[in-house]
Amino acid sequence: MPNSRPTYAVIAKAANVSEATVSRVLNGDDSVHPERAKRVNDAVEKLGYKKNRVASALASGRTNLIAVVIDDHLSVLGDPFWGTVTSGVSRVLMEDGLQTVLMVSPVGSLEGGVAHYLKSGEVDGAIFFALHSDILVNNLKKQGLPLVITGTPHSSNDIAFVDTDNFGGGYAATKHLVGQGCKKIAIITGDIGTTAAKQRLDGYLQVFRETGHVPAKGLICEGDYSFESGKAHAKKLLAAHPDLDGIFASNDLMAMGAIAYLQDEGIDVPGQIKIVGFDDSLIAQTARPGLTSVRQDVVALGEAAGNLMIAQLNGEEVEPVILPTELVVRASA
Amino acid sequence: MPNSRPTYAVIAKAANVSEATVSRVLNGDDSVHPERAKRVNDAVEKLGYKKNRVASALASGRTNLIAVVIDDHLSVLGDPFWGTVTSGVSRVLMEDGLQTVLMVSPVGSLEGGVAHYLKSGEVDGAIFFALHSDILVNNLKKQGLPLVITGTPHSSNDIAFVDTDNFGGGYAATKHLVGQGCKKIAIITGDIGTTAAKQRLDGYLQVFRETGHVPAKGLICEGDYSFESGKAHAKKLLAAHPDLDGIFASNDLMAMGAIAYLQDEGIDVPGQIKIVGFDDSLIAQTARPGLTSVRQDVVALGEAAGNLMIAQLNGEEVEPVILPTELVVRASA
DNA sequence: ACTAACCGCGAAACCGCTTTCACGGCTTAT
DNA sequence: ATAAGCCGTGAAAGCGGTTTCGCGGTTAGT
Repeated sequence: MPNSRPTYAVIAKAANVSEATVSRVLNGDDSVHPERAKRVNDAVEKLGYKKNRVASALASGRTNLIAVVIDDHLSVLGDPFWGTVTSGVSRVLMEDGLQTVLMVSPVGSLEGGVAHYLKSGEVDGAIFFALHSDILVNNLKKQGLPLVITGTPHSSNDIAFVDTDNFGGGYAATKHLVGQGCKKIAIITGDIGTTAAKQRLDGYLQVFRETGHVPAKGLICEGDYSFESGKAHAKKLLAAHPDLDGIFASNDLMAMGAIAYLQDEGIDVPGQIKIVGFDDSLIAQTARPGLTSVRQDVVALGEAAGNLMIAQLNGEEVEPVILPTELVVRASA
Repeated sequence: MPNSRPTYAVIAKAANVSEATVSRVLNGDDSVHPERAKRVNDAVEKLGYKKNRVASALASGRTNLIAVVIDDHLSVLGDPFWGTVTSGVSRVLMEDGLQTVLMVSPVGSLEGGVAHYLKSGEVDGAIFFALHSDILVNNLKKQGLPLVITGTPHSSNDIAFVDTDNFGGGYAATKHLVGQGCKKIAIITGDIGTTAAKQRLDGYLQVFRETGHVPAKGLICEGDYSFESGKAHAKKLLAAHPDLDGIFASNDLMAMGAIAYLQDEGIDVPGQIKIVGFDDSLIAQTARPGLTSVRQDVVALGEAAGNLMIAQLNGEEVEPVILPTELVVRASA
């Protein structure tokens, strides 16, 4: 068996020190005499030693594993958004010697595989995506597990989270439509069970609060982030408000659905109705007409989540991170 | 410290058996007397025992961790394709008590973090995505690490892999264009360094082999799977071949790029030029005109990869899995 | 000069589970 | 009846690190 890797015993012998000293050197304990430390490092180098993370984890109680938990009501990872966030997280963690353990699973209850896994101390921390309920999270928090939530949590607990400035994005999108001369602007929100959808809606409403106008009730409709729902709501809106001249959709897919319906009806976009989406996804960039959309920096979101986790592991106090958005103006509005 | 979990010692005492027996029961060794086994199970139940996977891993040498390695030249996970595959993999593995460790990193060399991690036995197996070179894989294979590749490997080694029937898909797409009356059909391939691109091209060529016609050299252009490259190649093609009437693009994004260019030039799709994409992605479904595309079952791909891994861990001999494609006809061709 | 605090370092316990080994009690073959 | 073979089981030796504890030797304080 030539692939049996060396252990502390071997290194210790080669460097003529004790295993304890090897451990100290390898863990950056500076109380070791430089000369002996060098002997250890040389031996490590020469023998190609690599620490066994499992043994290390058992002895120290630190696994160097961070869970990324995706509440998969349906294939969230298929959404490029979450995939990108995940890849950002993973990259940041890896730089710190941490590995990302992916858990794609319907979560929510306090029981079941995922919950159990997280509670049993086999990961050093957990990052939650697309959270539908805070209950598991709060429970874990109580157990002292470092946690980061991607997206704003529902309850105002003191859990670290990162999010896009959804309010600001919604505000900017709506303001832009107003600036383009739109007089009657509807919003197609996302699943209102998500805080992001609520915040974007709130941004939309803020514009009207400022001007004193209140949008007619029927101008606010709740979609579910799908293409079809964008289409359906556009139809409904147009039937009820023939003089509609602007739509802010809470994501690009719904915006595209709306455009699809309007084009089918022979209505000119942006001539008659202007449309703004959210995400600045590939679909917005490649659509014709190009879709004006609120860009969020998805990679940065993932990196922020990873960094927040690392900070917590280092015992630092952390603040929520809210990333700015940027309105990308294209042909649709 | 109320969250200190019980250990074998506690269970053993409660069930009045030895730790060895506890271990046997928990690992499904049927040589334990049913009555004692029941005592153990009862104790486990009552005390809410959950095995410490880390300790278990150290003692047994099995980590129950499977790496998913993504050769990230640029944010592959942002492609919904790989995200979906990953989620399929993860789900299948989880059902077998295996966790997915994500490693998003530029790979290739035999050195570096990822390679080292994989070689040091800290995962029980590895599944590779979007592989650019077989060299690391072959090396790992030699070390006896169970491996699965998603996509056809370049060298014809005997490593387990899963893939879509790219050849069949390319053939079907091209054949469809012929069936629609196209006389001059170009192909925009993907990055020809990928086997998938090669196979799709080969399917395209096969159609001509059968009819005896050979497509003009200039009709085959190598893209890079991006929207821009689709646009650029459409322009080039049209300049060189004004009588072009069909394009098969190796993915939907390039197909959309091509359509974008053609529409900008006032060329009717599908009236003057018909277009077929590959993937049947969201973008194909929501585009206008709807994009005819070759669908591959991405979730199934992930599940197949996961199952192949599990089979190998069980010591079974495995065969490559090739999943069928299906042509989804929409308005563009 | 004498005690006290300190410093670098090794011995050994320990993390929690797995697995080998051997033993007592039985059954089966001779 | 005796040797040989099985079976279910517990004791104990790991797996490969980490960490506590205490020792011998300095350095500092009075």
